[in-house]
Amino acid sequence: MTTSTRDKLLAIGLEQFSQRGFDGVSIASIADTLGLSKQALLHHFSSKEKLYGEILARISGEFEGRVAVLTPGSDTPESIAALMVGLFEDSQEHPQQTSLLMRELLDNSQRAQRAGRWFLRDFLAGLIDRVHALPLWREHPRAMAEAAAYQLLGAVNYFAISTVTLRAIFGDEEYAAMHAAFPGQLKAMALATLSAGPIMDSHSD
Amino acid sequence: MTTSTRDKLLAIGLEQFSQRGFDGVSIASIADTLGLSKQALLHHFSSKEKLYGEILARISGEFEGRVAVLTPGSDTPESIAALMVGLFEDSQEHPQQTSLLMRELLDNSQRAQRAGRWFLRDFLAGLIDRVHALPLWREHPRAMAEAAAYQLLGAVNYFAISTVTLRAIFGDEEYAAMHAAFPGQLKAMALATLSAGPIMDSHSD
DNA sequence: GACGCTACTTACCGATTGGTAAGTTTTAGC
DNA sequence: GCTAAAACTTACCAATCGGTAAGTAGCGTC
Repeated sequence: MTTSTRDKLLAIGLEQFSQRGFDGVSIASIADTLGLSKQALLHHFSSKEKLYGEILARISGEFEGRVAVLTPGSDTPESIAALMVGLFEDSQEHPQQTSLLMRELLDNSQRAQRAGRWFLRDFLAGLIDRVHALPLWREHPRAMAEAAAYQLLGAVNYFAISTVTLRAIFGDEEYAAMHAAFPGQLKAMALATLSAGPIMDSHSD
Repeated sequence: MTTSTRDKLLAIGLEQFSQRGFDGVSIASIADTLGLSKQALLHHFSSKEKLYGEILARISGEFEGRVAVLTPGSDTPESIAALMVGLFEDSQEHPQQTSLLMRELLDNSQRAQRAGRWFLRDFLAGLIDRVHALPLWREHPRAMAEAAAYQLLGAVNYFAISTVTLRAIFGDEEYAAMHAAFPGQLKAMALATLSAGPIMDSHSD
């Protein structure tokens, strides 16, 4: 039951970084939350960047671990739709991780690129492979599968980071109804999109 | 052709805030970019928050203005699909605005709530109204339309902020192909989802 | 040509930032 | 019960932060 100070620092760091971003959080604030001095944190992690990097590494590790489990070769619109619903539930269970990864996406020209860490790469490649392997999709350019997969991913992740805003706009009750409707709608959207196959329609210009 | 210093400060502020967030940018850095002193900025905007607030206000103003123009009462799956494609093109034309609004979504428990500014509210309400007014949708709970509309919105916005990451992962060429495929796929997804109607399927638990 | 207004500047401030240096307490091994 | 490493602390630092105060340069107005 006893969690090491190091792990506590990582947990609180995730909480605060996900809410306020890298620059919005001071290491003193993280240490303070545990009743420790700033230097106690620097004893465990030699710098703020190191702490942040380790939080990020853990997230991508967990994320890839969770995704890798999910039925790696079934390949039907239904199974991929179910996978998307699984990702949605995952994003609801780990909202802080979802937020932090979204921040990385926004900041990526800087930190992620410097670190050479593309946590999305393997996951994304795997997801797209599975979409592209579907009937109707495999004979079309991979870009079609990429676009469709990324759209579904966007639907999930955008909702996941909007909890506070949607609650504020709609109220708790309506938000709960929307949240309850979400997985069913997501499944339907994925199913409809994936079983219809890619569209060669170029937009008119 | 001559842009006022004030407008230049707003433009550069948008650029920098969208890339590094509110806390990641110092007012000195914005002023420096124009070859001005930090106090020159404070002469035009009495505080950092005021500058940021004005940037945000302009964005939401422009955003609402652009959206209001778009065919306010046609109400078919096709017209709403076209609207989504329009939003996509919009997000590509104004990537900085899209990024900044995404950051606001992540930070909202703090700044937006304090400012009482919910730029999404009216836009979202309008969009949902139009989805909910569609045949097959109107007799079902509004939450269904909310979920579907927000999913489509997520697909658009998530892609819009992923440019750098996707380019890095896939390379420029493959990204271009994905980008080209996006509006067609988006239209198909919107069309399939909206014309199928809401799904009452609750997820199994 | 004194006036006032706008657009700036230099000088300065206290607070906070991430990080270093040098101790001190706690824990574990033998 | 001595030792040594691990887990902290207090003290301190230079740099940067947002913001105030007090100018100054230019520019039109009467």
